[in-house]
Amino acid sequence: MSWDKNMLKDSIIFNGMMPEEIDLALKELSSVEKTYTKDSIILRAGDITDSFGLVISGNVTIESNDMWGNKTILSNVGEGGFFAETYALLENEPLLVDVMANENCRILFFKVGSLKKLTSNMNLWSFKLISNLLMISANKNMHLSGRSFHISPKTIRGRVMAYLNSVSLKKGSNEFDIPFDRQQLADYLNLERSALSKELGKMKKDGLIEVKKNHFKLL
Amino acid sequence: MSWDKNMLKDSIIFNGMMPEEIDLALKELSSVEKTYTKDSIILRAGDITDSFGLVISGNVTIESNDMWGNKTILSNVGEGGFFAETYALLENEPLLVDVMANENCRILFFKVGSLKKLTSNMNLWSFKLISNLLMISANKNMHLSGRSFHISPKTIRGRVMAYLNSVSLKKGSNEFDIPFDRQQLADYLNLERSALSKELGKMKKDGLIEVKKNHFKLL
DNA sequence: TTAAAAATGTGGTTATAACAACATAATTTC
DNA sequence: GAAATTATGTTGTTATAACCACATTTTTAA
Repeated sequence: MSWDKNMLKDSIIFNGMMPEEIDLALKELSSVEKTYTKDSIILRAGDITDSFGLVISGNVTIESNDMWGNKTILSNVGEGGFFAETYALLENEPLLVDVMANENCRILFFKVGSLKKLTSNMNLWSFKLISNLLMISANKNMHLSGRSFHISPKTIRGRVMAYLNSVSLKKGSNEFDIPFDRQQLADYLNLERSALSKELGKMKKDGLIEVKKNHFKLL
Repeated sequence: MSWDKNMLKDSIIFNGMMPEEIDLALKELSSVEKTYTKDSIILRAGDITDSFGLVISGNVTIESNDMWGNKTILSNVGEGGFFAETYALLENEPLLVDVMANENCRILFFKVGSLKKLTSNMNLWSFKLISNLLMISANKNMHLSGRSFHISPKTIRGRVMAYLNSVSLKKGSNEFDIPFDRQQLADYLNLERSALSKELGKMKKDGLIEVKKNHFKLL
């Protein structure tokens, strides 16, 4: 995914907008591209941001690191996905999470300024833009509640299956890659890494799954 | 909170709208009030809804009940709060949760129809309405990720403290009521009820909290 | 290609939460 | 206000996940 006008008009954020409208929006949102190397920090918990990000290439993880060194991964956002839009829209809400580059990344930032400012432009393109933001927000909502279902089982196996099933469903195949390594999957499912490894081994032996690295097959 | 025009103009959904605009919106959204008795079901998992709800009085819980009888409470929505707006906006997304009346409730339903339809009215009031929906959705987002932080600690005490601290912070006091009884708090924190009771007892003995029913005090 | 580093897996031990069964307290209802 | 019902607390046991230390595999870099 590379950033040119052609690509952007396919992004959900500019859905239904004319090329001229996209130009206007891009200017009004003073969009800037930035690049990040793997493992570098894109946004830090505590920061206040008036911009949200679109992942042009690479992928990022949204995570929380508490003062005792516990990491919780809330989600992974891949190409074409958005992050921090909630914080950008709600003024003065400090981020509760870090956004990390999980690979080398190119990020396109859109400066919302504030919804107040955005809505003060009562014109067609900003109407469309806000509608699209609403869609993005609603989708993010679904995604967030998705994780709740992955975490709710009390057993390791239950969580792993809940997660893998939902990925399988989304990809429409019983064979797929996940965007996490073992430690990250453990952090996403709120489990201890070695306990997760152990359980994955058992699940293989029980003929439930095949695993190789981050490639999974449900049987 | 009783439903009259005066009250509705203070609701976040009609924020910034003129009385005439509210009238137009109410008509276009074909709003209907319904009442529910305690413990009755308002929306059922699997249902498809094109309406979202505003809690006029009472409060509702958003919960998931899996086929093994495990209940997970995702949130409690009180007076003035909204639910199912995500599902109403995203067409044909079947609900993954049940919405239950936690007390006798009066609910005002707004029929979105679809965002497509909503956005086809390019007029001032629908512009404002969509902006407000965006705010509601962003706030719901914050709320959902809030629960993630309550669940991420691995110990019972950690979860309880994470939850109580966040309630205390929101209410601006170290003394407050929570909208859950013991079983519900356990279901919200993904814990076993008796284990939660046990830990609350220890926390009292350790001088961390005072508890009486659903009234808590942090020390 | 080898050495170093990082990721993943394995086994044993311990801490802790789930579970079950029951006691007590609080609330409802008749 | 007594009985019934529901909610909450208590105790003991068991299952399981965390934790720790280390082995093995895979990846990276020299």
